[in-house]
Amino acid sequence: MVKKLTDQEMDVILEAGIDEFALNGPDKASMHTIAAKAGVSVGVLYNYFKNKDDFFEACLRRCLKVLDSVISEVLAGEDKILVRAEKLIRALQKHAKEQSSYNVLYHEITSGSCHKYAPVLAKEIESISSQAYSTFIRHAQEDGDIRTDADPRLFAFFFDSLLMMLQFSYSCEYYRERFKIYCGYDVFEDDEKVVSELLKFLESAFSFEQNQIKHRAQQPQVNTGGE
Amino acid sequence: MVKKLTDQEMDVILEAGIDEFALNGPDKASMHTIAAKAGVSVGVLYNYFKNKDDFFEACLRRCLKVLDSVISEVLAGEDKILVRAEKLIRALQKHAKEQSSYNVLYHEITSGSCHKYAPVLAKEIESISSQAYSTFIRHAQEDGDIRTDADPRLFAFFFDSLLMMLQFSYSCEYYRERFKIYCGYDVFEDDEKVVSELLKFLESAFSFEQNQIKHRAQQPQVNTGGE
Amino acid sequence: MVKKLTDQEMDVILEAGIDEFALNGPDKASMHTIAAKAGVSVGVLYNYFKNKDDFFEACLRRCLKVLDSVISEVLAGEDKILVRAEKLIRALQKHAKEQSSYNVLYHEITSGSCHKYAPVLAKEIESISSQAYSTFIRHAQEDGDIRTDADPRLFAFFFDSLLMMLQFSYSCEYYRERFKIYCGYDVFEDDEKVVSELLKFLESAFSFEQNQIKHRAQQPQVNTGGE
Amino acid sequence: MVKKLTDQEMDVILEAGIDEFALNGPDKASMHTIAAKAGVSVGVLYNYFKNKDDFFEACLRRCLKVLDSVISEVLAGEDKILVRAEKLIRALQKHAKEQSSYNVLYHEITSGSCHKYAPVLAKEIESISSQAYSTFIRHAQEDGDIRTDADPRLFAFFFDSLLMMLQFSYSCEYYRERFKIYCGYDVFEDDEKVVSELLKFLESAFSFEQNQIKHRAQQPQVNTGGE
DNA sequence: GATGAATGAGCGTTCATTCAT
DNA sequence: AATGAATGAACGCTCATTCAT
Repeated sequence: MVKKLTDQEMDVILEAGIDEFALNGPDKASMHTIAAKAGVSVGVLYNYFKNKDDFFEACLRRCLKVLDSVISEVLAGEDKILVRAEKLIRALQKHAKEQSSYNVLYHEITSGSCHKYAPVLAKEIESISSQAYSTFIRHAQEDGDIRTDADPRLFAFFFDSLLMMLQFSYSCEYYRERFKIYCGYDVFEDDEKVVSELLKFLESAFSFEQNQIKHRAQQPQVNTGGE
Repeated sequence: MVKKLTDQEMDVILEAGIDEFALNGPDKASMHTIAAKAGVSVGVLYNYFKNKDDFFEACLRRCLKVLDSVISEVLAGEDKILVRAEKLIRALQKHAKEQSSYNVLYHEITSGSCHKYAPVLAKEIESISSQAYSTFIRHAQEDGDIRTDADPRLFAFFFDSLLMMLQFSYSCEYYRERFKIYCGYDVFEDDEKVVSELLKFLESAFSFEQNQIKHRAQQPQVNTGGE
Repeated sequence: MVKKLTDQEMDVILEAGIDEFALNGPDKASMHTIAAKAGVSVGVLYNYFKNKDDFFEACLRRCLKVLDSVISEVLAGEDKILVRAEKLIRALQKHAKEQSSYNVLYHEITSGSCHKYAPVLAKEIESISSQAYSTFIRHAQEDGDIRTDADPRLFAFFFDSLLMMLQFSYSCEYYRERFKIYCGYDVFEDDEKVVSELLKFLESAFSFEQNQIKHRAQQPQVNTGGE
Repeated sequence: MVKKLTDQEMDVILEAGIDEFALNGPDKASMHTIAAKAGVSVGVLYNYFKNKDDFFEACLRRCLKVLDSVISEVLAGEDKILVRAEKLIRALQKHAKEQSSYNVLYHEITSGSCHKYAPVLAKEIESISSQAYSTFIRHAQEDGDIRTDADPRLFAFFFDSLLMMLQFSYSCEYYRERFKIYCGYDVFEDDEKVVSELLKFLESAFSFEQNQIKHRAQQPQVNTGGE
């Protein structure tokens, strides 16, 4: 596997792959079509990639790198947890609109037909965000910003789950329909509402429970009992 | 299309289909393999189903019927919202363990390769739960059990999103890995922890915000439904 | 191969076969369709016929028997050769219109795909007419009705060739088109013209050549010089 | 559809197709068998032809082009009608012997199983000869070479019918058997006899009827001579 | 004897992969 | 190194034939 193609040419090829894989799925996608889209011969694909699977993986990695950079950028700052959440949501909205194929491909690897890659890719993809989320949740707990009785890792998991589903709602046909059925309007129609409601949901989920508040406030006299 | 196969034999065929479709995805799954798994000849498949697509749809519907009954059973009762949530979580845990293929197939249709069915299936599948969830959230609001400043439909959407992701974590390889990465242990290892943490997350998300509480506390006599 | 079906029932089956074989050709014709058309189960076909080929042969024989009877009837009389020719032409016209499937099937066996049957069927089918035609040509020669310098067998062959092509023009799509192209109108449009022109052609073909006439008439005084 | 195969290699493929289609008919003929006969893989067939039908058509056209050139060559000259007839007969004899498959395929399209092509092909194939024959018959009439009371188009039709049947007798199994039955010997055995008898038949069929002769003789002053 | 569901060989066709140019 | 025509395994699907009922 020698390298003669410029990075630019390789970009064209990978983009063509991402496009075709997102459009038709990894199985129905055709190497000929991809080559044609990229303006190269099939031979080139096989000079640079062992086979279709290998090429698919390369396309995948490219998507993930981009997705990763989107998240990393947001997490770089030193914001409070809810600001972070808002930034993440807005970043995913933007990215999902501009490059939905990347998200479609991301979703593709979660499907059973990719069980070959599942473990290895999961590790590569999810490690960064999982660590980041757990960490900033723990920090927020330490800073007294959010409830302290939560398992940071599981809460990070829930947090990411909500973001993923939102992401898919913006880029995958099925999830977009699902959103419409649940909410009555297209997810693209009212970005702000999505942002505000999700933040409301998260803020509350992360906030001190009333009995915790009691504790904290050291005001045992006020009975704020849940029901 | 005549019926000679007993229901039992047809079950075997559909299960073989579900298994194979879950394992390889709708495209790579082979009708020959399915027939072999079911212990019948390919011809039988084509005596009872128009073509591969038609058969896939039949497998799908079987899965969805089961999933639906799982949810419907839980929703039949008159429980409070968090009891319902707990029952749902436990039901999905149980079902996901016993019949993971069903969930895998459900996940399959969310992938791009099924975009043929996406809109129609989404409607069929998600309508029931979306309506049920929205409705019991609204009722809970009216009963003063949960916050009143939430959009019931979006909150239903978030609620379902969390359940779906959990479901997939129990049944789809990728999501299971993801859970492990986020939480540090296999999702099957500690069902109770999952239940309790998710309930904690949900309870809090649904509960009155502190400022709402304050508000409420100042006007205990006022019925705070709807704001 | 036992016989339980009444002749009538068998007739229905054979007619269904003839219809389907004529419509789709022996290869594309389906045993199931034939059974359905005949209102019986496929099993019946295989109780009475070894296989598709065997059944096709039976259909064929039925057609040929009918075609044969049409010709035999005409040849039964003691007419002069041209009267016979006219009667034959008219009989074929009538038959071709009424039961074109029979002719289509007859044509089918002349095609290469039936080379299995060719020799045996040719003998069965063509023997009768060939002998009949040769014989009445020879008799006509002996009676001084037609030229004596013709080989009766070859002339019988030419005679039959013209009739066959006419027959096919009435019943086979391709030949019907061909007729239209040659003559400018549909063969069904002007039966009389066809009859009269073919008779003109035949009469002349069979008639004494001019030099024969000279010879026979021994009337050298008449100037018959062609050129 | 690019061209990498040399004309020679393509010839081999088409010949293999013609051979197989002639042997088994368009339906039973197998693309795999054809590929094997041609010494190429099935894939090649599908690189150069859309599908089986398309390939069959290509084989057909090849046959027709050759047949056409055989006839065109003969008709190019300025011969008298009977000389033309003789040349045609001899050309068809020669061609039928050398490339019988071509004729078999020609015959194939006349059969019902090709009714898809029938009208379009009929036009393509028969137009040329039909016009040529009609025209030279009309010219022969104007030149006083043949009878003037004949419809040139119908007579052209009869003329072609006789040639076609002869052609098929040389190349199609069934018709060859039929010839044997009618004439008592194989058509290949005595080409000369076939030529002379058919010419005798045609000459006479085209010649002035006796009553026309009489007529003509009574009006010697009228210049009816061609030359 | 009649049935028609089950069978499975074999079809037309596709497309990932190879390799001579 | 790039090409893209050739390859052929493997697919979805059909249908003549069988045989348990």
